[in-house]
Amino acid sequence: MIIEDDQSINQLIYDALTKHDFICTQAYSGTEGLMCLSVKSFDLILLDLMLPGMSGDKVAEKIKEKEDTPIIIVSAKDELDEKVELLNSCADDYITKPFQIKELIARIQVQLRHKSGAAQGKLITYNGLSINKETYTASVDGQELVLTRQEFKILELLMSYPARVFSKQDIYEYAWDDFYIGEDKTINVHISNIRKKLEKLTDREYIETVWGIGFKAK
Amino acid sequence: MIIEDDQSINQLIYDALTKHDFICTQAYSGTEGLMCLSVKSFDLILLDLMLPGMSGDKVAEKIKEKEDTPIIIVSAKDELDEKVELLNSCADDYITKPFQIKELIARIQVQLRHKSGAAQGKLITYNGLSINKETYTASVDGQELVLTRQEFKILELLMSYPARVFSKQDIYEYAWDDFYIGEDKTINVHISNIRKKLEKLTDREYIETVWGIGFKAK
DNA sequence: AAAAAGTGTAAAGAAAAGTTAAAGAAAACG
DNA sequence: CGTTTTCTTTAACTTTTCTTTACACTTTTT
Repeated sequence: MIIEDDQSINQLIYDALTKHDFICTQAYSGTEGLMCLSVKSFDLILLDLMLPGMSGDKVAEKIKEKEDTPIIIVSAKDELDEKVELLNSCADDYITKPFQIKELIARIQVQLRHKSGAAQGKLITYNGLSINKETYTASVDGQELVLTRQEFKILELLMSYPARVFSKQDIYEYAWDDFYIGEDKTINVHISNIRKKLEKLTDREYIETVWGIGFKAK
Repeated sequence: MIIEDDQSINQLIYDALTKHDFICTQAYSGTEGLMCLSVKSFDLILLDLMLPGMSGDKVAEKIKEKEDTPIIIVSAKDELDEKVELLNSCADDYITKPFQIKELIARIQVQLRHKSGAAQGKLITYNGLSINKETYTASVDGQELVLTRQEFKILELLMSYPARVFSKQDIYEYAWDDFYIGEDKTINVHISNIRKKLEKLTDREYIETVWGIGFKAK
């Protein structure tokens, strides 16, 4: 999420990041940003310090009260003092205007890496694929991914520990909430169906087969 | 709700109105204002024309699409042309900066009187469908929606967290205040009846089935 | 290199879940 | 206490989802 009151700067950042496959939400004030945050989670927040209404530092504080989303402060050079103080409390990094998009993306990626693996709340996001346990919806790169209940549960399990391998038994017992009784192609079929649905929306492969063991998200 | 991007003006209006016992919400952009509106309803909206992001007239249009909340345009003198046009479509009144607080309050009270019956607080509104927990009445696009108690409670639950999926168990335990004992078509029948009633008043679908999981408001 | 074990997927049939009208039961009303 | 309204149950039907099957394919083991 980009929180920046200057419309043209906001749009500039939005365009640049979108071009690099980030999915962004634009907010034009601190309170708007906080409201967005109450509706859904974000992987990272870019926060301008000079905002109408609630000031940037107050916003950062509020955000961190709620959830530990990485915050990168975007500020003008002359706000340095305030910045330093913020870094010691709420913010995770800062960048001064004007900046190179390259640098911004690098800093974003550092923060995202930090945060990965920390499955939080009702929203699991991994590699552009996100799953919302509250609304039972899923999406890839912003496009809606329609899943049936079993498909959803399987993907939910795999995504909650990416790279970890789950046996068919693990999967069965999680998604069916029942004992697993040996050989059964059911899971293979569901995996296949999930892959087919994902294929239509992205080139990236999300489910990997681990021969003789099971499956994992990647 | 005060929609005004200039912080000091927003605060000025806020302070003045608060002092006169109005309860105000501050928004600093059109999109923020619209977001507030999707969460709750307001008795009246003060709308600045010059806004970052979405322009004031566009905002007014969007508001009126949703519900008939009185809008008073707050603008600079030189935006007169646009203002006149707005008055013919979306806005209910206008006032030019700089203005006397006295005048503003007078205009507000005119609009509120127009709109009187302003039941506040226990009102949930979402997408033109509103539910009043105090009077146990509901309406769609201004038309009355007559509901029985169970229907009301079900809709109330779904509407209080739009997009969130509620299982039959959730619904049963909320609306019946009792334990849910497995398979039961009762809820389906009520959902069906609610839909049938809504159908008569609107084309829009408000209750969505999430196969195998439950239902949600959309 | 052949055999065995494991996986992928289309298609068909089975099962589960949902919708709705209508009738009977229960509750509320006057 | 009868009438009216609301709620629940039933049942026929529709839709969606799940499982099975069959066969092709891949990897591992012998």
